[in-house]
Amino acid sequence: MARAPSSILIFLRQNPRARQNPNTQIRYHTTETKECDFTEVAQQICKIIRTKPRWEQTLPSEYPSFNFSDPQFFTELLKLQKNVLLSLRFFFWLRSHNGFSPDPISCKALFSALVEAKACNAAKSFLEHTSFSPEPASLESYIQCLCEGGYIQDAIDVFYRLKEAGVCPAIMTWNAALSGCLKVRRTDIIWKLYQEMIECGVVADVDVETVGYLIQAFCADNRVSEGYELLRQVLVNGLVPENAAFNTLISGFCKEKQYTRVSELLHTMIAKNCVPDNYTYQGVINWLCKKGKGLEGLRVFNDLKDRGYAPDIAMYTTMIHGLCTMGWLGEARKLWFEMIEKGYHPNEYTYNTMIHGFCKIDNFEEAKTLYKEMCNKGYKETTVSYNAMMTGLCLHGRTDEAYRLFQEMHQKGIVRDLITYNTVIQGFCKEGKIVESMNLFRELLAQGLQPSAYSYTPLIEKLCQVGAVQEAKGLWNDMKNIGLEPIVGTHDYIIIGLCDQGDAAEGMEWFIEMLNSKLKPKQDTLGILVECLTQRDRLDDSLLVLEFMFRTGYALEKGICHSLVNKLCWEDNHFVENCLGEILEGK
DNA sequence: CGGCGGGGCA
Repeated sequence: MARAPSSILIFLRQNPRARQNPNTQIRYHTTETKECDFTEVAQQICKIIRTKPRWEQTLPSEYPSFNFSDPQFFTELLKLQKNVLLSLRFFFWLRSHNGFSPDPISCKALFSALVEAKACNAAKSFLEHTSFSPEPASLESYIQCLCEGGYIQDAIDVFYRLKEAGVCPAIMTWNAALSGCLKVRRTDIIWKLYQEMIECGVVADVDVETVGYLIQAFCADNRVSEGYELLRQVLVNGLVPENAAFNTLISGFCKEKQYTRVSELLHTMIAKNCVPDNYTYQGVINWLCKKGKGLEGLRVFNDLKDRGYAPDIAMYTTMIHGLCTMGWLGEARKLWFEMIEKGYHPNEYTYNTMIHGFCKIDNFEEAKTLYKEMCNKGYKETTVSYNAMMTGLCLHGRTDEAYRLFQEMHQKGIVRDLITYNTVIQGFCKEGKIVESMNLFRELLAQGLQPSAYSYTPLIEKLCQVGAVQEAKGLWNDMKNIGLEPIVGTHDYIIIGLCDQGDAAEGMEWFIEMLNSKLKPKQDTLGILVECLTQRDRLDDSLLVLEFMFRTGYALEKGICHSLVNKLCWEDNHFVENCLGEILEGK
């Protein structure tokens, strides 16, 4: 049996406070001069450092004969002392006293204990303040510990340390790192790590967990389809990722309005016996609501409740949002209170959803009350909360108020994003304030924001309406030049604008262009085009358009029909018969 | 592990 340092016993005897402890008293009486094992001494030290906050002063360096240098002693202490941070403190104290020089065994035991206790900072500081160099297996655990604590950069450093030592970590360690990166939204590091995985050949060990993280990383980077592709590949290979992968894809596709994919994913889940969880149900309800089947969403939601399942805050928020979209504010409000009753307090999402709901039905009183409540609860005003109010205001012809908020955002330093600009541009256009709209549009570009097709459309529409077709065409070209596809209906505005100016020839060109692009002009647009062509005596073209209209199932307004027939009769009776005959046959 | 909010032709 190893010899215990007798000095500790002297210390205990001389320290009255320590002696009040029954255990120490026993030691005092029975082991004063005898030998005792490390366990006993470690027990005593353990108790002291646990119960005496200022033990550093009562375990003074005046006892130079302390000899704790035997690795067994510290290892013993570590086993007994459940609070590893206290052990670390004792370790550092020991080191600065009595010539205690940390031995590798103690160091390893302490480091492992710190890592096991997920004490990232303590482990980091331990490595920094000692010359201890853990072996690869310890470093792998350390990586996992760092990742869980969110210290990704430190974890990556350790990865490179291992790499330099020629060690390729196990798949578990890689997975921990991938998971950690996801948590702090560092997908850039994920892809770098994945590259490393390929290089060191560990990809052969990739498991469902890895696949799940990679799929989530794709989704986080808005590369949902690539994530889906990966899922399909691993399914072929017989691997079924965990629900999280499916759920993330469902939510990603829901955002992209790829509802067919959502449906496919749900079918796959069923086929693979994946039991739906909170996230799946939330995704399903969201999917149903977003594709206009809010009623079905509500049924799923109510079924869940009937089955004794308690929806959580996100599910409530999704359902409230769905009901608001359907205009069922009363039902939405009922769920709001039900949710609160069940102990879920509205979060930022819930507030914004409900506020937006009230704005949409022109109930700004209620919206503003909720807005204030949200601020009072400590939720910050955000781009989203402002946008919600502003879209509501613009929707109800209160663009000036919206614009005041737009300026307020700037004063408060809240970022104005593309949606903010598009909303106000659209609002101004709707009220015919084209100059203001154009100014905002230029400001949008000046801010370095990438405009979307929806930034251009209201401007093009309004410019055409006020006869500024050339300017509209200029915007159209700008839009095409930066690779944006015009949204449905934009061609129509230009055709109508051209016809309004009597430019039937160019109107016809745009019509042909639409046909070539497989786009379908609106009925009214074509009516106007026919009328314009007729007035300009371009009867062949009129009939061409007319033929398209009949083929599409469109009707021609009586007045326009009359003037066309009149014109045709005036020109050449026989020709009319032929053409109309052909058109009717074609029908 | 994660999900929920603001826009968008008629």
